[in-house]
Amino acid sequence: MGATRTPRDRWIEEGLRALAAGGPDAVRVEVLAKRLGVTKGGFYGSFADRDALLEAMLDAWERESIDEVIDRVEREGGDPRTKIRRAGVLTFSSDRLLPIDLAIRDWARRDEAVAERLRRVDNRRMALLRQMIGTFCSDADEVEARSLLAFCVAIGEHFLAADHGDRTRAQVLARATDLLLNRLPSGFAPDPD
Amino acid sequence: MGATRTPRDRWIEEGLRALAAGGPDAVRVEVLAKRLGVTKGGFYGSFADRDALLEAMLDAWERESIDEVIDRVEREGGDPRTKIRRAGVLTFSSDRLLPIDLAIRDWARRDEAVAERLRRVDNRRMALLRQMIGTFCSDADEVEARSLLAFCVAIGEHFLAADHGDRTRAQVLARATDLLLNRLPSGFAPDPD
DNA sequence: GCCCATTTATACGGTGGCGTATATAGGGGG
DNA sequence: CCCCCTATATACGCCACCGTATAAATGGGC
Repeated sequence: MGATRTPRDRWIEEGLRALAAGGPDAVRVEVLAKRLGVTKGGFYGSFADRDALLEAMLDAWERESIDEVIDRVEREGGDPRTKIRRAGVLTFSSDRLLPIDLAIRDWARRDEAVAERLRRVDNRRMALLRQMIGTFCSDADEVEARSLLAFCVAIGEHFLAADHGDRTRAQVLARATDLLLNRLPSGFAPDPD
Repeated sequence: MGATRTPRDRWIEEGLRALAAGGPDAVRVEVLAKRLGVTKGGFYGSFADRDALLEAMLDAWERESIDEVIDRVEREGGDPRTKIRRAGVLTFSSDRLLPIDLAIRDWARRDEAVAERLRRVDNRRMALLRQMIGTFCSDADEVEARSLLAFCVAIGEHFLAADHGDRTRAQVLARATDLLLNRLPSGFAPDPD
């Protein structure tokens, strides 16, 4: 029997690349085929239709972005703040996962099924953040607030186009992270009350 | 001479609605025409092609989202923190502007010309944030960091799917804002969203 | 080296969208 | 009241894409 020259995974991988680069609308069967150097003939042997590919892409992303990152962070251990940073690095600095993540976030705003998956992933990540921040902050409300802030920065950063004068984005981010993870309520003028 | 039954503005308005709901790929001439109750016949009297419409939409958005909001905030005056919050409310709570803003942010990741426009808008907003936060925080680096945090939350919030257990998103946001802008006098209401 | 199942190429019909060309209609100026 | 000018309707050719049907090729098992 002829070996699968273009197995499911290749399509999924190329699909995720297209998703990252152009959003879900850019995931076109014939375009992926051309990039893989084949025609779409074999595609419908692995997938019922285009939607089945999109589902499979989301499955793959969900698995990769939850299990892989969280497992690895837990396994490598270290200081809580270090763990947060490492989790951030693993999911948001990877040239591979980051653009996919961002594309899926936008997609989720228009597709409830995608939003549901994103919720699962984000809840796992928030749990990690809570746990880490909880080790050096006692007020539960504040832990939640700081976790949200940290998460929003990790994501929002990439949706912001503003400049920072002389400073680089990285410098400002370093300072912001410092505020969130160390001494937020310091360095401001006291309130008149 | 026959009056323009469907002037440029109607197309732009409907285009922005489609952009907000489905991203730039959802801005289809024939779809807009159907929604306006006409055919695409008249479209090419007002626009050279679909791209011209997209440009005009971005022009309209840029004008509306910079001038209108900032002018209004400056004009109404008030406490610095109040100003920040009002600016946030005006740009990010409007059912009209918010979804357009989010769609454009995602679009900007793939289109340099769009990114350039977004940069102009975001820089104006960051300037406002800096100015406001600068009135109660002396360290320039920290002003920048807090401004970035505030901006990232305002945007990132809408790209996050995580839950917060018993708390509502609005509650957590209220606490986060409180951390960022120093403790506000008790009794301030959380953002309506 | 020859089957034969399975993968892939090719060809097709259908749909939806763009932009153009031409016909129609409908309101202001005379 | 009737032009005439302009906006719109209609019809067209074109292309990209989906999903199917069928033919070709390719590689494992014997």
